[in-house]
Amino acid sequence: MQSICVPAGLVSSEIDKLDKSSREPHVYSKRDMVYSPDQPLHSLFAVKSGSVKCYTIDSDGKQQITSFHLTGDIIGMESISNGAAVTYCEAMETSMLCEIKLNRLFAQNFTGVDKNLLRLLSHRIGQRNTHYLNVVNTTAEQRVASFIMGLSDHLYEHGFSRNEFKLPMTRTDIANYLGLAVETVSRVFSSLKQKDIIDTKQSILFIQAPAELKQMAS
Amino acid sequence: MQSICVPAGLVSSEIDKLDKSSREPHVYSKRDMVYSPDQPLHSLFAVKSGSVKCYTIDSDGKQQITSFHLTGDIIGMESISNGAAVTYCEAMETSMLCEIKLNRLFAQNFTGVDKNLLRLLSHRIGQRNTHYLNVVNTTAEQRVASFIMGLSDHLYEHGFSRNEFKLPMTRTDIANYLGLAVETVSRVFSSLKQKDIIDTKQSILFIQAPAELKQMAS
DNA sequence: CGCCTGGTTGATAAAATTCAAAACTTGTGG
DNA sequence: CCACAAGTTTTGAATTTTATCAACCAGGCG
Repeated sequence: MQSICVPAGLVSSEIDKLDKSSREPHVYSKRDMVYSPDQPLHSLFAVKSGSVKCYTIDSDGKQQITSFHLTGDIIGMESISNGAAVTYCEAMETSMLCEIKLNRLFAQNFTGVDKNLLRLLSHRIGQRNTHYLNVVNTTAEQRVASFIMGLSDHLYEHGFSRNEFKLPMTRTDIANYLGLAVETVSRVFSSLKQKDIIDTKQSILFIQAPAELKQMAS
Repeated sequence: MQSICVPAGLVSSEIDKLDKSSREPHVYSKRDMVYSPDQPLHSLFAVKSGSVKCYTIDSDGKQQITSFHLTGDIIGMESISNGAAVTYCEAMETSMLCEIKLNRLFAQNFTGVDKNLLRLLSHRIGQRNTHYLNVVNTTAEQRVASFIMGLSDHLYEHGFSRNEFKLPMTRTDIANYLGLAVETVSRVFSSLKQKDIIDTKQSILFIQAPAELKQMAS
C-alpha cells in the first residue's frame, strides 16, 4: 500500500511527506469518468493500473481522443493553468488511480517538488510533440506501427512484456486518436498480420517482428 | 528597456528580482539559430519581436516543423526535463529574444515563480493538444483557416492588428507545419481569396471576412 | 438464443499528393 | 539602380491514398 500510490516523477524522499490522500488509490470501472471538462480540478492523477482515455467533444458532438494513458502515467497536467479540467477522462477498463492534490504539494514547500513537477510537465510537452510528429506527414501504416511501438515501449518500461500485451482500446478509438477511419486501421492491422509482423488473438497483440515494426514506425 | 524583456507569464512583482541577464535582449538575423538539438540548455527564451520556427530533422533528413512562435511567446519549455534542446529553433526574420536562465530563477526561490512556470508549461500542453486537434480529423481548408485564425488571435492579444498582418513563414513552412503539401496550402489560399474571405499582397495577409473564417476554423 | 457492439472486407468516391510547368518575388552583384 | 539568379508561389492534370458506404462475421451478455 505504501508503494502503490507513489507518484512517478517525484523522488522517494519526498513521497513520505505527501499527504495521505495522495496515497489512497481509487478504483474506477470501465466507462467511469475520472473528470469532465470545466470541472474544477486542482489535482493530478497517477494511473496505478488499468488504462484511461482523454477526449474532447467538438461543437458537432463528435468525440476526439487526445491521449491514452496506461500504468505509470500521470494525467491532468493541462488543468494546472486554469484550475479546471479541459477534457473528459474515462476509464477504458477497471483501473486504479491516485489523486495527487496540488495544494498539499505546494503547502509542503520542500525544494525539489516544484522542480520535479516542472520536469514532468516539460517531458509531457516533448511527448505531445513526438505524438504530433507521428501523426502529421505519415501514412496510415506508419501511424499504426508507431502507435503500437509506443505502447510496447511504454509497457516494457513499466515491467510488462514488450511483445505480447492486451490492447485496452477499440479499433474505433485507435482510429480516432490517429486521425484515421476505423476501416483503415483495421486494414493496416490485417496487412501487418499478413506480413507476419504482428498477430492478434481477441484483444491480445503479439509483435512477431519487432525490428520490422520499428522500422515502419520511424 | 526595463519592460522589453519582461517574461510573459510571470507577474510584475517578480520581474524586478530576475537576474539582469534575463532582461538583455539578443538580436537574431533571419536564419540565425537560437538553439539546436542536444545542445545543453537551461534557459527559456522570450520572443520580444520577430518570429521563430522550431523543427526537428528526421532520419531521412526531412525537416518537420513543430511550432511557430511570435512576439510574446516563451520557448524552450520542452528542454527543462533533460537540460538539453530537442529541436532546432531558427529566426524566420530579424528578431529579438531574451534568455531567461532557469538556475537564476530557482536560486531566487521566491514563491510564485515556480507556480507561474508550472502554469506556463501547463498552458503549453493545452496549446499543443489544441493544435493536435486542429490537424487531426480536419480538411485542408479547416486546417489553414484555423492556422490563420490562431495567428490573428495571437497578434491581437499582443496589440497588433487582428485583420492585417505579415506572414513571416513561407507556404512551404505552413504546409509542413499543418501536414499538407505546399500545393494544397496554395490552393486553399487561392480558394479563400476567390471567396473574398482573405486577400494577400506579397506576404501581407488581409482578413476580409473574419466571421466566415472563424466558422471554417471551428 | 438473439441482440448488440466491435471488427473485417469489398467497392466506390472524395481528398490530397505528386509531377510538371509557368509566373512571380526577393536578394545580390555589377 | 538594374539585371539576373535563386527561391517561392500558383495552377493544371494524373495518381495515390484514405474515407465512405455497405454488407457481413464473431463474440459476449442479457
